[in-house]
Amino acid sequence: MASGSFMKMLISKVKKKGQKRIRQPRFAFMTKSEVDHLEDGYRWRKYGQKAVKNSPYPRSYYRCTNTKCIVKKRVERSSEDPTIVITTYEGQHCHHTVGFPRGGLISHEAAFASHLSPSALQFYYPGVQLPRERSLSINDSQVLSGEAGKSQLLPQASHQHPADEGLLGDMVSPQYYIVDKANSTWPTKPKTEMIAER
DNA sequence: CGTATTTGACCTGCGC
DNA sequence: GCGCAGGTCAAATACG
Repeated sequence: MASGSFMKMLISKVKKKGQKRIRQPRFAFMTKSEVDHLEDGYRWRKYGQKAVKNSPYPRSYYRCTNTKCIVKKRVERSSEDPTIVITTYEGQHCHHTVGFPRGGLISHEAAFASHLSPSALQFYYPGVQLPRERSLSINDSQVLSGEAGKSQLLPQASHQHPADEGLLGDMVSPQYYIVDKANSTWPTKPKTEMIAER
């Protein structure tokens, strides 16, 4: 009988009942990389993939494998430049990285999260220790602030002010970064761009 | 055998 | 109210 989907619907409705959608703070990184799945010290489980309207490339949805951790991550390839991968983190890790490598071989995402705001690193990557040279290699002047950096790198970022992001903006405003990851190592000339999201 | 990925169906929010 | 697009679920499948 066709009760399978019906039960699914019921369960889903019950689950959602009375729940308010809490929007998590988000960080989006534009990373120049050949591979979609970038190592960032955490283990991710893929839970979905969807084709998106403005891009011929599918968007992948990942979730942290740690059951206590509700962090989600979206990975999509730029339609403009297929070598650019847009990674969007949502939520905060409540645990340390899995097998965090000594010597500071950590992800570019975490590194950028650190330099964009000192508190942001603690916020998003509680267990991460940044190699000093790397965080220092990027000048604050290259990090565009929310008001100054209203860039038009992404079409959807040019309109729609974050009116309803007040709650988030209180903690961390959504941001985009571009990481120029040339030869699987850090760029000698870090190119950092932030664009307002939504 | 346990864990991760794939994939289609389903749900929700939003714009028209 | 309807349709579209984005996001999530979960069974099936693949892989180590």
